[in-house]
Amino acid sequence: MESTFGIIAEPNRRAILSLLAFSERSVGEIEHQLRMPQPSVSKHLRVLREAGFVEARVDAQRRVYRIRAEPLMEIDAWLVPFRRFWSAHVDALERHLDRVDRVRPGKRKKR
Amino acid sequence: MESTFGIIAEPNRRAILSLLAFSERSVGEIEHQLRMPQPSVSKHLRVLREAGFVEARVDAQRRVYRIRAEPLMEIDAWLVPFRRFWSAHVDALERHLDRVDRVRPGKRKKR
DNA sequence: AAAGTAGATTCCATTACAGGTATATACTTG
DNA sequence: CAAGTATATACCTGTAATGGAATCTACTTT
Repeated sequence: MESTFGIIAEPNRRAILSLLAFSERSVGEIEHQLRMPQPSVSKHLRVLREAGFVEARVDAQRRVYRIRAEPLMEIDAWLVPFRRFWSAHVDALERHLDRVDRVRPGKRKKR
Repeated sequence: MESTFGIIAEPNRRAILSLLAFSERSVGEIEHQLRMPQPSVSKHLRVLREAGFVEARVDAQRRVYRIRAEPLMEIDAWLVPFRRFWSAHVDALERHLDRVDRVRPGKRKKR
């Protein structure tokens, strides 16, 4: 059930990936930089590893994790058919990000 | 909670979006083309709408849904830092830098 | 106005998943 | 070998999200 897209639905996992995008890191480094409990880091890394987003290199007692491209490419590929909706006007993202940062104004979901 | 990324974790929702990438469609059209129960389609469309992925145009008793670009752009933007892992101009040097270019406070000694 | 059509909403049951805590494993150093 | 460090795993629990079925609302046609 955990598809490629399901994996990156989790904010802490995205944070880990974004951190690893800069450079590879050990579990402890991730733990400190993201300030999350070690078991949590290990569990997320396991999920990411089993889904192919990262791979680990063993260095004594530590494991150094790094990005693997393939699953991210899959997401990128899924996005392709949608690019035509914005390749024209790039600045709409800023407007969108502004909107979601505010507390959502009710879109008449309740009455 | 349901972030932009959480929304597209659901396979049926991705199917709906991919369908709408071709052209706008009514609920009934989505229902038949994807062969899913109508309440399910409506519920997913609601989630997509509230997250800004789609918007609806009213046409008598039917509602015609179409793609909105912004949330998809947000995903595309998140992917940017990872592109270097697979784009053509990534060469051996860049991969090498991934390993060594960290200048961190070294709190451990070398082996 | 009654019947028909399109879509939305509610309720319910199930399940999957993330967080927390405790513990286990593996390697290293004194 | 004992102690310490780094990471992984197991267990438990609460929550949130999904699917199904029934029902409701709105618009249209005759």
